[in-house]
Amino acid sequence: MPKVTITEVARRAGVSAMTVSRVVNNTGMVRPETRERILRVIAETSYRPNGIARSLITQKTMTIGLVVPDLTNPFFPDVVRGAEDQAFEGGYTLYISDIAELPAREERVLERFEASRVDGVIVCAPRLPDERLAELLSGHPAAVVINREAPPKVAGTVANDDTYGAMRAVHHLLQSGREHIGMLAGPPASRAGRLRSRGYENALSASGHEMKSGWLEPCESNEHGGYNGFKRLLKRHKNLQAVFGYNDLVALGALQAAQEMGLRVPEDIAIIGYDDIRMAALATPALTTLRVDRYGLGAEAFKMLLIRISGKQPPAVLLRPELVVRQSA
Amino acid sequence: MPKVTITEVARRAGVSAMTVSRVVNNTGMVRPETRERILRVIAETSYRPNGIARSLITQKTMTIGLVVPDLTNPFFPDVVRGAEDQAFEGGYTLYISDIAELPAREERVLERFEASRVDGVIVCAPRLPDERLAELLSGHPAAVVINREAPPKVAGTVANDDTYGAMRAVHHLLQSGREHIGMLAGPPASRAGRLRSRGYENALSASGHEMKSGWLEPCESNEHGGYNGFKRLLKRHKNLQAVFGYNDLVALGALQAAQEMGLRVPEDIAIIGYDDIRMAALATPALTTLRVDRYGLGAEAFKMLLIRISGKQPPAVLLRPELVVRQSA
DNA sequence: AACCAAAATGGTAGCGCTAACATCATGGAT
DNA sequence: ATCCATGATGTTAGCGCTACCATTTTGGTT
Repeated sequence: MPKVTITEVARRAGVSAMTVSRVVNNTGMVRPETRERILRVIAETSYRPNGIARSLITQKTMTIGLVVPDLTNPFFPDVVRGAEDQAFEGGYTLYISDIAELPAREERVLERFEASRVDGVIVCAPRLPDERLAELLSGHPAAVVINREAPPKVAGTVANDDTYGAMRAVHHLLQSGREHIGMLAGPPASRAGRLRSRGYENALSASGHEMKSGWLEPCESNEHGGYNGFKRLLKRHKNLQAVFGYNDLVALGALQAAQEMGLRVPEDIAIIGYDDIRMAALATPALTTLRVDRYGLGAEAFKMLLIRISGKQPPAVLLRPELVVRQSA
Repeated sequence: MPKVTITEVARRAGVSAMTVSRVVNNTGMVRPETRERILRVIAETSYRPNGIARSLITQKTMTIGLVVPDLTNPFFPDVVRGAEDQAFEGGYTLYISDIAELPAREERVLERFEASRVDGVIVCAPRLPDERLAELLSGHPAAVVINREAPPKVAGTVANDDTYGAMRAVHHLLQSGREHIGMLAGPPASRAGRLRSRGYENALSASGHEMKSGWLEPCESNEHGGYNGFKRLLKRHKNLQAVFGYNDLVALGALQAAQEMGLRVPEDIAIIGYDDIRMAALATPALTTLRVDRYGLGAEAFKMLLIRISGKQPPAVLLRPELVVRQSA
């Protein structure tokens, strides 16, 4: 059976479409008896207002597009959950798109969102180059990016405070008496890598340790990279007491290398990772690391989006990660 | 700046809106020069057809609603990916909703999808009671449920073949020479539990082992349940040689109990789980288990939905899980 | 040059709803 | 009885687009 329209409901209730509209949207005034009669007809016909038609005139769709690089990466479902909870509460529906790490798909998805006239978009860790990203975002009424910068006119930013996290890690190391601290800095091209390296340097210089070169070792962002990087670092500095890894995988690689070389962790070498992936807790010794507030990232991004939709431009939000102290440091 | 409309494009190109429409949708015939001129104007104005207005008249939104119980459960992102890949290819956009395991939210989401006039919905492992679910699904033009039955008029079904999987597990155990095989059957209310128990019974009776009572032990669906269930089972049957767990967590619990009691796995007791969660591969010994084709579940559900949208009612699809032989059996 | 099928374009209406205004009832104050 | 603020309802128009049909142009044929 075809869907019942507002006109049909109006006809059956013996009123005009406007009166039905007023009842459905709870706006304007309607005599209680009339309202009741209309509600009865609505129930009988199981009428559902056509959101499409409504959107056409109100110029609002109450939908938000959310782009995530990869839902099978356990980082992102938490972000989604944060956004989804906010959306649900605010009466918004989310178009979630998993682009499977493909920039081309990110592009297409953003275009489709535009055709769908979403009220705004949130892009999580965009994979597109700055320029193209800005271009695509500017087609939307409002936008927020997570863990990436964007021109303030085009999009707001919510990000993890990488610099703070790194400082926190290094402080912890210093407090436990280590002086000679190296960093496995990840790939030079990585934004997070740069920010975390900066935090590492800040923490050291703030506590009076002058930065000497050769303690910041670039590496691939996986276990292999950590494994090799650690060996290079140790070869260069026999007095190495602690290592801060670009991420948990790198730290785990370093851990493995240390153990193979007969070093005790944390007695001989302290190790700290970043991200708190599940494997971090499972390692032996369990990895001390920094936990990013993923849920908060999603929730804050959504809140900021609503503010931007209303025309304001709030400053960037930086969420501080939490140091999770386990056994490795 | 406000969005450019088709009328504005038409005006600038010196043609009627219809001609622009024909170019945009690639329908009907337009002289090459005219087409080019229009395309130029479209590019200049970065015109994006308003999908809302289009949907209102075509009565199609090219959107599909997808409901998942919990994206932070690693099972579901793979399902989503399967559906998303199909959707993307077919030009559809997905409304994905993570209901955080809340039936009330499932209800609300399904209603909102109806208001959005999605062309169809896929509900993954619905949390709603049969009757209410059927009611809500029947409001949609088409529907498919994953891992759950529904009236064929209301929704199609794509499911993992639990019975087959259980039979496969038990066969494997029998082939390796175990005769006295118990099952930790999970909660009695669980649909998967019942189907897997049936497969267990089928496999045993098919190979001439008569089913005696007391070998099918209900338990909670977590490690704790498996741990306690195993102890009860072993107390009752000293000759226990193998255990098939309702899911991996249960099997892992059993594994722990066995090891604590000094039993060697798999030498003294063979253990098989179900689901192949990440932890299964990480356990010592690594857990033999059944891997559900999660991606296939999502992909097949989407394909079936398209068929149902076209008015047909294809039979249910059962996807066979794969036995992943590791060390525990 | 007249003709005509096909190609190319335009006009009109309406999808289902609501913004904005117009109209009509109601009942207390005068 | 008259007035009018307020409450309650209806009318009109139009959001941006496309289905459907009407009209005009084009490039051969005769």
